[in-house]
Amino acid sequence: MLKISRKVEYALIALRHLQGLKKEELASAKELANAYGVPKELLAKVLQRLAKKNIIDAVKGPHGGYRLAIDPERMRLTEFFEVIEGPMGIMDCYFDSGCEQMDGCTIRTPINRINDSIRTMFNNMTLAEVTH
Amino acid sequence: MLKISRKVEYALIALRHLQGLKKEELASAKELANAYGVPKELLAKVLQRLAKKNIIDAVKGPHGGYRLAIDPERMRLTEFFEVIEGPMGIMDCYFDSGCEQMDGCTIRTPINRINDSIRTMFNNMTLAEVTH
DNA sequence: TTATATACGACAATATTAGTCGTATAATGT
DNA sequence: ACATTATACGACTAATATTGTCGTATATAA
Repeated sequence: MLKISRKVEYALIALRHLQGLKKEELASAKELANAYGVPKELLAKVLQRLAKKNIIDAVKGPHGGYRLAIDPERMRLTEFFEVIEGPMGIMDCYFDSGCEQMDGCTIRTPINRINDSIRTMFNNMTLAEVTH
Repeated sequence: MLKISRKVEYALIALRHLQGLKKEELASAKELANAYGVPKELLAKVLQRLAKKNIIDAVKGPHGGYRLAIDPERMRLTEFFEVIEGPMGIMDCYFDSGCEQMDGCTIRTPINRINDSIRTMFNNMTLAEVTH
């Protein structure tokens, strides 16, 4: 309960690494995977996702790799998490309305308050606070 | 990611119900399960856990059931969650030290900050805020 | 002593997450 | 041109966690 996923974990590790590089310097999925002992293919997927969302730049070909494309100070954690994991909610009924209990459900309002609290919290934290 | 479990959900629904009862009045697992359309056996387990931790009182036998044993205003959400789910942490390395990356891990400190933020948040919320 | 309720452990089903693999595409250097 | 290396991406499998079920024991009221 309330765990962050490996994907997010790997993304944070990778971004932290990228942030430590010199301007224009690149790091490949392979390098990163080896450096931190994480599965290359999975990390690659995460990086591709970040690249697609323009959080990092991707450079193809030999000596290619990734480099930071945004200022981590300017990216909220909510946004970042949702790039990787999709919409974030403490309960599914927060978005999809497939729940049959909708009417009878007595805890939806308070649950939503918790939800909002968590979102507010992550909205007030930037990526930089994690990648340092 | 960052979802609360069904167990917690059921517990909250049940507690909210119990809170609405008159003093000394009981509600059984069966009643609650029927009323809210949740699986009886699972709900029963959750209730048993809450009873064991003296959050609710259990009365055996015919016309038995459960009743609130604590003041929801006085129970922190962290404590409540952990009664049902065990220790709460955004990442496993927060408690168990089985992770081999421990040394090389570059995001542990920031992750722990996030963790603490979440804990602080739930520490400042009481059960009553959810059960109303 | 029968019916009903909690208590609890073992088990099974399901869903989610994590990880792998194959193939395509792009760029680099020879 | 072509071999090499890297990203891109979808399909698939494996592992794990969650959710739900079942059987049985115990307590209690009528």
